[in-house]
Amino acid sequence: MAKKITAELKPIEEVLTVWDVLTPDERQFVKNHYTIHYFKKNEMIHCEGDIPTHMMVLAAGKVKVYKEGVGSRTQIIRMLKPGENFGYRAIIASQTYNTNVAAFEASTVYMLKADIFLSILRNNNAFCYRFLEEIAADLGDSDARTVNLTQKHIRGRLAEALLLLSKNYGLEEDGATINIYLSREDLANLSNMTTSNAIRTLSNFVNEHIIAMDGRKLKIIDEDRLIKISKMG
Amino acid sequence: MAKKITAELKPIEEVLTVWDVLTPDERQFVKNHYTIHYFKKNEMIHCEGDIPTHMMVLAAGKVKVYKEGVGSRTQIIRMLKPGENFGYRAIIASQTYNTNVAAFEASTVYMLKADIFLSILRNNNAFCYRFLEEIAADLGDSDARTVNLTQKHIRGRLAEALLLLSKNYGLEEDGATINIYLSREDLANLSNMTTSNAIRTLSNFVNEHIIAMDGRKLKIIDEDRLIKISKMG
DNA sequence: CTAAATTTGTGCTTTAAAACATTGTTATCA
DNA sequence: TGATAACAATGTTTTAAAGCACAAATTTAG
Repeated sequence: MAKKITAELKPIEEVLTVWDVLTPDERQFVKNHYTIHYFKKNEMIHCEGDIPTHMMVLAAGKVKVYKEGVGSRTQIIRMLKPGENFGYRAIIASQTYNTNVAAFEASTVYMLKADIFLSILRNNNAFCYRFLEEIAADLGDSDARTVNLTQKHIRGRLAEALLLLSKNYGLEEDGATINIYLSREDLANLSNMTTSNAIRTLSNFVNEHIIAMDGRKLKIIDEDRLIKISKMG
Repeated sequence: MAKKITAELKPIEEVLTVWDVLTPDERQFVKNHYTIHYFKKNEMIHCEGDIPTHMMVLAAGKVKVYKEGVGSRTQIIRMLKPGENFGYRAIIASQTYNTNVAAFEASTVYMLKADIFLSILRNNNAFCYRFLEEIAADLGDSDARTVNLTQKHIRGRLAEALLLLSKNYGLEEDGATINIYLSREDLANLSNMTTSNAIRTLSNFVNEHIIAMDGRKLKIIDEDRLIKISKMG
């Protein structure tokens, strides 16, 4: 299949969801200062512990936000799709990054230097409020996720992860295949389980006709069942 | 010992940490509209699913923020001390509350109607930014907590909870006793374990001379040990 | 195009933590 | 005051999930 060409890349005014609240001056300011960065598959975008330098927007591709825990076990915290902002939490909280971000697939990122980002945040109230809204929603998600990951059983966690993926990245033309291809390991890291258990549980789901698999291609056959499993474990 | 008297209650200008960024007009506005509410021990302040009506500030006492998960198992998400704001995330995210909040001990809460809170947020950039900072820090904590609760073993989780409590509520005059008295159940709900296991693990810590117990009174004897246990589980 | 490396799939074993059961202890209150 | 309930402590059993080992399949690299 043909690789996507650069020409398809959306310009910053279409990618940046907060563009509409910027003043004409600010728009020009952003346009003059943002930079474009390309990341290859599996390349790191930033590391836990690094000092944050840029507010970032995913322009194209898919990236994972994750933490390394005990014994370098990985927990995927969030997965981003184009148009989503990241890397700004640490800037605002005056902290170092508390997560790693890496590209799942070849990705393009627009970056805006921290001081420029901060100067707009401090001058444009609507801009600031938008980020407040965004992070307020993220905090709700994070707390919900904590409880899901700690209390649900393996099947429930995996079911939830599959639903989350399909909600976040959507389905392919067939209306069933989840529009992201993850390794079993990533799926495990998303659902807080070992790779073996992710594989095993996926197989069980296939046997129960809840999903269908073809390599990394995952099809949701019986969404209701999946929802039910994710609700009670 | 004598109960604290109402006269000791700090006025809103001392409790509200964002007071300094308010304009004289806004200060008057807040003073004219905030209300004071008293909650008894164990009384609910708000419930998961409720529509948020007020931004709240804990003026006195201690409260827990928690979620009911699978099979009504409880997970304490956060514990607040005087001066901390709560109940505003749902307002900003235009959602219902996604947590329950209840008083650990007799507590006093200052409340500001949502529309008033929002009108200040939308007009005072510094005010808005302060909340952005606050919630950015909370999100970092929440993600860190997710990993701790999912990856650490029982001893590590309990050690972490004890350290968190002592950091949050401080120590009594003896320089060792944690300045909050929790039931074993609350301690378990904070550390994602069953009550039995919280009790068992506390006993083990006592036997290993890491802590000392006298009923609900918990003394940290060997903080270094506790830190080490919390780090590796 | 083969060889090495990674990823996937399965069965078996071990273990951490939950579930259960029981008893002692401390508040609560009619 | 004794009755009742809530809380704390501990031992025993069960179970979910991790850990391990190894084979098969797929990718990647030389």
